[in-house]
Amino acid sequence: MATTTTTSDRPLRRDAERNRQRILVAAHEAFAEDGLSVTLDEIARRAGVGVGTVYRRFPDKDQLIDALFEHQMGEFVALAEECLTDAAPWDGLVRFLEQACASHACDRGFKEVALSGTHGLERVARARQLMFPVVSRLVARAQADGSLRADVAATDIPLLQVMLGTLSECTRDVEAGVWRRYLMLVLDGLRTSRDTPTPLPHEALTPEQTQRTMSAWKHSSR
Amino acid sequence: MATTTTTSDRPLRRDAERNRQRILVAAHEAFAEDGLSVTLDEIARRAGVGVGTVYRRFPDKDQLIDALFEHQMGEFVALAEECLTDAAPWDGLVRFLEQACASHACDRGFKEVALSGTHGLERVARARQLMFPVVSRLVARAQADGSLRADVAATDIPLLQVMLGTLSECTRDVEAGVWRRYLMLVLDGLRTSRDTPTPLPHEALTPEQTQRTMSAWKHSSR
DNA sequence: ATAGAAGTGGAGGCTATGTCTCCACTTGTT
DNA sequence: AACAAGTGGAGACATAGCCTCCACTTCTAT
Repeated sequence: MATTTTTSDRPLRRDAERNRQRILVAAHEAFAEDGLSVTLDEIARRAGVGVGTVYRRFPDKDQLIDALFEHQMGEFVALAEECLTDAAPWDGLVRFLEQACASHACDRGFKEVALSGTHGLERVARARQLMFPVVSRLVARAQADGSLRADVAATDIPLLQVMLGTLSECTRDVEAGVWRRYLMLVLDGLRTSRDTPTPLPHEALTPEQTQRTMSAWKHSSR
Repeated sequence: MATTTTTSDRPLRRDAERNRQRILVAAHEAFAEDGLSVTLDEIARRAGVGVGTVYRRFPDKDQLIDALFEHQMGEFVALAEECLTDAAPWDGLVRFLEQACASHACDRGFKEVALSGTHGLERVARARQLMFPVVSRLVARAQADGSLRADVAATDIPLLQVMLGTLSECTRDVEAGVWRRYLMLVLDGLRTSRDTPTPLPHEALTPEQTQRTMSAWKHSSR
């Protein structure tokens, strides 16, 4: 977190720097809980500073988002690269997908930055572009190995993440862990072959939970 | 379409009835293309009438939605029931899922009504509740048959539809048919076992298409 | 201790978007 | 022709987010 960024000329005054950190922390929390649509007013409230202070430090929301998520995106690319070195290619791919879903499930802001192309600035965009080649290699490796079906493409991966991300978002308030169940279902669809269903790692929702999930679910508006 | 509803006392004047139909048609089109979030002003514009006319005929948006989708929901329940009579239980389930996804892909409004619990009134809500038992039987039948894995539950079905619906929504402007690809992937995850991947019914997106998809994708706001 | 540079808060201006009302006017019906 | 029924669409109202402005406070260098 907390890049020391700023096109620094003079260092910030001590209290100003402290406020800057508070804003970053508050923004991260707020984005994680409510997504990138939270207002800067809300972030200011959480940080215990005035809106003016937020706007002085970050000319607009994208600057703030960029400063916040550059690091996190970088870390994630590193993780993907690490998965590339797993002994079993299939396990590497699974670990990557699991990690991605887990991050998206507990940090809506990160999910939106990683999965949507619209937000953030150059730094974040650059990190995003670093992902594709790594994912391609994860896919190719698992296919060469015979464990991943040959007819999926690297471009399927982000779309699967969108699907699973939506799911974890709309169930998060009802039963936070169910996404694992659907990830496993999808993984069983991605295997080249299997004799028996892989045990699902989470109970199905009850009908009541399902209903609560659906009625809370807000569609995107465009 | 076009229920003749209204707690009719006097029948509407001829021109008024004609306008009412126009509104219903325009609303259906608008909802299908842009989702339930279209404004009544927009619907009026499309119908070629003034907003006032819309509001006189339908006190608010939910009344309009209810009048529009009651029929469509009923039809869909009927289709589900028909799938229950397919010779092969697995095929019945697949046909149901395919139909559902197809309807959702070409009618955003219907998708939102069917999948979200928030919209419409009693009539639509009632139709929605009719679905669950039918889906339960579709699932049970395919499981009894051994084709559908034993560890999925009826409640998984609507959530899979949410996942696939999201996908078809975010790809619709880039490559309208890809949702079939992901449905098949999911289906291959739902089978009890298989030796080889079922051929996917649609090409993967190109990297460029994927990028376009992601950058157009708007997240839900809550 | 103090001057003045640096920083602050939050009311409020501005824009955008959507819902719904109102009533002078038009149209259909008998 | 008479009048009930219906109409359009400007605009009142509400909400909500972005961002500015400036009188005031706080820091820090001397």
